[in-house]
Amino acid sequence: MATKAAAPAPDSPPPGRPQATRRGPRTRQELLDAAERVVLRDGPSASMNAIATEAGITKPILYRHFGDKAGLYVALADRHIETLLARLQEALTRPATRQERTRAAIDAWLRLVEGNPALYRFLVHRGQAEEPEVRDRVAMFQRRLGNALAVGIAAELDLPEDQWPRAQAWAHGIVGMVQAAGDWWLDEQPFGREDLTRHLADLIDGAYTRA
Amino acid sequence: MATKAAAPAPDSPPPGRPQATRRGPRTRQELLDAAERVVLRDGPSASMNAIATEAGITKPILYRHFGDKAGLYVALADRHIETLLARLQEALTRPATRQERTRAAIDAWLRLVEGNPALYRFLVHRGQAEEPEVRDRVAMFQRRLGNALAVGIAAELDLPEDQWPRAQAWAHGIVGMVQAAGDWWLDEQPFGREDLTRHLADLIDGAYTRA
DNA sequence: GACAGAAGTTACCGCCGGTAACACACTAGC
DNA sequence: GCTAGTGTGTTACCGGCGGTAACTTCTGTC
Repeated sequence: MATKAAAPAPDSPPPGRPQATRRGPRTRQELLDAAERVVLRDGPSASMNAIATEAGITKPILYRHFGDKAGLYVALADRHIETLLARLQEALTRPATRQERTRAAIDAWLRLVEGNPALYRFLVHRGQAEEPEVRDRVAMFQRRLGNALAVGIAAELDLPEDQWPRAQAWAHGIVGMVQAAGDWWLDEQPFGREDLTRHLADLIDGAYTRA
Repeated sequence: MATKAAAPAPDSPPPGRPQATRRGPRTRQELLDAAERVVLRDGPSASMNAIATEAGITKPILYRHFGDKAGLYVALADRHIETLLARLQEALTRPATRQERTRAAIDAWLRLVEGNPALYRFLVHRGQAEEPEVRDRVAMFQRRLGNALAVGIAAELDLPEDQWPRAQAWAHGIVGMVQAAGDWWLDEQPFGREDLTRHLADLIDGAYTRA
């Protein structure tokens, strides 16, 4: 009974949450918007106090809404991760040639990198501090992405089941490849996005061709 | 005069440091050993107090030796990064076939991943909290690695100068690829290290072959 | 109008990174 | 032998963090 309001709704809001929009002066969405503003401005080390101030409230409300800092960050990440994953899925299953699918998926990723670097760094990169919950969430996102890509590769190459581990290794490697190349490119910007897309697609196509 | 002993030796110890071993009861090396023990046990969120206790001393001594937490972590990382980088350089310039060099470099990396996962995570992965100094150091390590690999690729393929950006994109991508695949493999362990080495080398060789 | 309950506040806790100020050893010079 | 100086170590503190308890509105309902 000591922690009466400790576990009110750490993750139930997304599914149900009918009363949040009732007469509440501040919607969960508004809080997330404010949090995103601060995190994108101050980096992932933004304090809960700063976020609360930006939202025009005080700390305990944030904690009532999101449980703890990790909960807030996870909610923040989830808003974008799902849409990004959907966009990548669409690119990967688009009815087109294999090369075009590859290029479309890489381009979708790089568009996020280029369009909102701060958001990209928050979502994908290290930077979520040591919060293990958030780390796991981001790792899970990359893992899901890799697994989806592995299925696509196995289908693409018509691999027999005993070759699936190879497809998985490739898939998770390719995810990391695009990410790392995007990081480097974001810093150096030695050429346009289209060029990087083409270079990376070339690399992957080479592997496909030889497989 | 307020901070009389604030800037005694934040980074001068590595080069000179003749008096540290004079009659000092505790060597810088011993402190780093203790710090490494704690970090590898508790993760990168280990507190300075815990490290000091492990070393049998108290906090201010740590701060006199390393300046701040980032300085300690950088010193900790540097001990291993240089040797790892040298090992990779050796594999990349070894007199052998291109395939063998590729495999040797990947294998050197994966041996570290397999042999000491905690150290690997500390060195390469996210996890150094938000300390930007340490983040930069690790990023710089990967960047150096990618640049060295880019030179190797350009030489390997005899690329004209106007094609160097492509080699760079590939190099930084490949570094991320091996790292991400290694992460995934470390968690799932669906097959032996040699298999992963072979799969990744195949992917890269395919690109080479088609280039 | 009394009441349930959500929204919001102040004020606190323990811990963290980091620092100031002081105490002890040891060696050097007279 | 005594003092001065320097490096090693300590205790005790600071501001700020994440997180919580306890209290105060404010709002709508019967």
